[in-house]
Amino acid sequence: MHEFFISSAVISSSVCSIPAGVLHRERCLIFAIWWFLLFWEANDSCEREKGKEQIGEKELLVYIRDSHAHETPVGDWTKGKKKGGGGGGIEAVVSHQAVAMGRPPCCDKVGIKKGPWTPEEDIILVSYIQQHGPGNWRSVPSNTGLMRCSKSCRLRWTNYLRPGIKRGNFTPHEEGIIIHLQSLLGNKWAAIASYLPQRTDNDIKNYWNTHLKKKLEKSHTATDGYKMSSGTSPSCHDYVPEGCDMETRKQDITVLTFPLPSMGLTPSIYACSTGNISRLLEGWARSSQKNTQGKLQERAIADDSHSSNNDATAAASVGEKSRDAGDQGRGAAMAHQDLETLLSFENMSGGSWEKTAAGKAPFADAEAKQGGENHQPPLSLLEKWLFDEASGQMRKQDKRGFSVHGPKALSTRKN
DNA sequence: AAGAAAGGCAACCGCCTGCCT
DNA sequence: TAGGCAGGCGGTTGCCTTTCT
Repeated sequence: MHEFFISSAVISSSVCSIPAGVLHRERCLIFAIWWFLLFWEANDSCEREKGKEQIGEKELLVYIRDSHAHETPVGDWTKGKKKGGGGGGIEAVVSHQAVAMGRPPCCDKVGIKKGPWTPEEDIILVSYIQQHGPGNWRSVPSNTGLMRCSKSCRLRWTNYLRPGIKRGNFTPHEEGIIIHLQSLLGNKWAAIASYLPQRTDNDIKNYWNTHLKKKLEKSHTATDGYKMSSGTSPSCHDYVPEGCDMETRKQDITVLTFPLPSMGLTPSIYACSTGNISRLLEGWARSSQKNTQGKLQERAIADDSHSSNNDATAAASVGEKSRDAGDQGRGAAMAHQDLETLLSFENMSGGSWEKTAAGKAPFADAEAKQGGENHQPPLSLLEKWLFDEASGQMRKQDKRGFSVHGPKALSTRKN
């Protein structure tokens, strides 16, 4: 099963390696096939393990075996940025034999792979979570064969693979939220992230440490680098992000007055994970474009008609299977939506992505409403609530009070 | 053009909390 | 009630990329 996913990753990356604009349609078709097969596989692994062979899989594997003998680069494949490449000291070698032997990974230091995740690992993890849902992380390494500790799996999911994650530059809008909340809550990144569900706490933390902190320091030293709202000394409250006027900033805060986003994950949005994977694979593939470009171009042309046939077969199969079970049906509905996205994925890089996968988050709806004439509760409500939380935290004399009792903690911690 | 420095960010580490037995 | 365990969080590290000299 894992072989299939790994192979799918390779084939999709290969397709994406074709120069944009040369074989765009072909690339999209093959990419869609890969996506459907990925989804299909996630919902039908039991039958597969009984030895049934799916139409098209064999051909795909043959294709991969013939055309891709190269190793998947170790490193930050999502950005074409290798981290820890060439060994790096902490990078353990994954032995497929060891996986096959079934040695259960645990959190001891021996046999645990560290360092950047490979596309293969990501796909394995996503496929597993598609079937079982997030949680019970301890069982993930043993059940998937991943040579990672449970924490690493959870972190990878929450920080990178989780559906709806928005990457890229922070908008002045988001900056305003972070700055304001940081001034209210301190370095409670998880709490802050709960108001920016498209961003991870790690992302926010990094952005704060690398950008916003410096900006604030800069603004404090420069006399006209900040706007004094009241009082005599500058504070985080007074900072107005570049390109964000005070009115915009008010809107930033009003976003927070919307109902707290549900951090719970539903089966339907797991499908978005594969969207993430698809997007990431694209980036990864582009990074290795130079290596495989010419060769793959020929093969993509040759496989065009063949892939189209598989496309129809796979799509039909997904449709059939999805009618059998409720959850799977919802997933298939999502699959159709995402297929449309995939088919227009020349626009995937940049803002369009945010409008597709991330746009499904409830918070995005709230943001969209902002643009209209909708009136949000007054700013003071939020701030009052936040201060109440903070004061309650102090009363409890709990060192990590907010992280425990804060919004995200309430929604994520098990009961 | 080459080396150095700074920037950026994914991932790791250690601690903490809450649940379960 | 105490101990073990799983999961969550914030701080930090390490390495690649970009910019500067």
